[in-house]
Amino acid sequence: MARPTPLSGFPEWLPGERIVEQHVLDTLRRVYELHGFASLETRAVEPIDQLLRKGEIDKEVYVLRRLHAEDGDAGLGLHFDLTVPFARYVLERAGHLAFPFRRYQIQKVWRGERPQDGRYREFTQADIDVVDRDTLAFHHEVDLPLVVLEAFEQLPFPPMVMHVNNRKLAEGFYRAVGADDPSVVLRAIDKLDKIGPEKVRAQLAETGLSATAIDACLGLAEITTPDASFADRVRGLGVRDPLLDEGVDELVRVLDAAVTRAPGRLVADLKVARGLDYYTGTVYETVMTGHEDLGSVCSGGRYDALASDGKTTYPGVGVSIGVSRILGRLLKTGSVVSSRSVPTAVLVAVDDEESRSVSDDVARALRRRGIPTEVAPSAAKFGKQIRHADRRGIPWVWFPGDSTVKDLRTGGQTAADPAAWTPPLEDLTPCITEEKPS
RNA sequence: GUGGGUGUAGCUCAGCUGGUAGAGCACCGGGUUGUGAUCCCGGUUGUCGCGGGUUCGAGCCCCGUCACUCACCCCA
Repeated sequence: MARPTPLSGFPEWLPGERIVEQHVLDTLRRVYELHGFASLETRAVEPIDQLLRKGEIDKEVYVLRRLHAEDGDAGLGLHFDLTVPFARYVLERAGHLAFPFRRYQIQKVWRGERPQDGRYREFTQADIDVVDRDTLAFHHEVDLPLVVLEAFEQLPFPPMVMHVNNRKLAEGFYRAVGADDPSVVLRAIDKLDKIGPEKVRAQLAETGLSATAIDACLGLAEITTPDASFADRVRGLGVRDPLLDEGVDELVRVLDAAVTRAPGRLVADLKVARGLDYYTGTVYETVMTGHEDLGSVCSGGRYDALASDGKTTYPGVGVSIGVSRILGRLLKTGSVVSSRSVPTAVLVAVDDEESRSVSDDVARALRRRGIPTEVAPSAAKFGKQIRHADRRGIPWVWFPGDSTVKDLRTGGQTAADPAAWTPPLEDLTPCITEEKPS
């Protein structure tokens, strides 16, 4: 059989890269649970009409079909994100859930788009959401971004900066200056970074917005501050509207909290739009310093009615971390590496095949005390056995003949008792480190 | 879905106006007779993406196709 080639858009990591990914996922899980979020996993498929409910109709949903199906598909598609399945789950299980309900969910999602740098067809998202019944207290919009920023601080990533805006602020402002459909303005403003102010101006002009109104909208979009001072600049534009004021107040609360709890990691950025139209309050977008070209690696926002059964609505706020997007870039550039490609902390050498059981006994004694240990695959020359460990980044090699253990980093070798010897704590698991670009 | 670029060794890539394929790294062996990484010596590595065409002759030119990749769209 000819050697298969990788499938574009369906990333698969090497063992050492997978260790990095697992470290990231473990850390996210730990921080999320530290904040009381419950873990949830939903099925991979949803009814297609549910999947298309959220946004435009042309979404690239993968449809599920039995190979021998005689009459088309089963009406099921692979989920496109984790928010829609979660909303469905909440509606289905509302009677069994306690509100406000905080959950995290780390799963693969699928999108049938053209793959590109940082864009995959199968990728991992790590979501947290808080949902409540009927009403959702505003403070969750303040708390949620701080949770993911806290997680990022514990990971070997470049600094993450979250850009935050508020839909009420934007919509109130756009309406006040005469825009009938604020979402059209929003969508145009969203392209500011990509196509520049002149083209955005031209697009807005086509919607019939007056020149002074366009100036005001572009003026608003220019505002970016690391604290609540954006509010003064918004007022300076001279636009008055109750919804605008409400949005400003909310965003001020987010920034005030961030200034003390995540300094330098969150900015008010009034051009942040977010394509999806179900957001109703705070919206978040996050860029990785030095990798701004990747786009947002973590985004979300407040939604008032993503889930509703007609009688009860479930407002929520959530953010989603693009784990694959972050890792794809950092692994490819070598910005983050694992100290080894296997979990093994100790390789026990084998003197000769007749005495392999001696090595097995040593390994067993070490494992019993929680030290990940493997036994050399063959009784090759010691040089080869050491190389076996070295290539994998295994830090220690045990020689049962004279009961010594060698530190491959220093070359030092000392006598040791399999029943008592323990490597330094930091050697027990692979070490994940951020490599500064040289 | 639309448009551009690229497919040569495990990896990164050379390959002249068409004349039957190369480098570095990696890998294997030896120097070092059972203690790695350095150094020295030696060695292996290819349906030149696939199919067709032009030609005495194609890695190179032409057509098709597939894959990868970048941009648009959209988004993690």
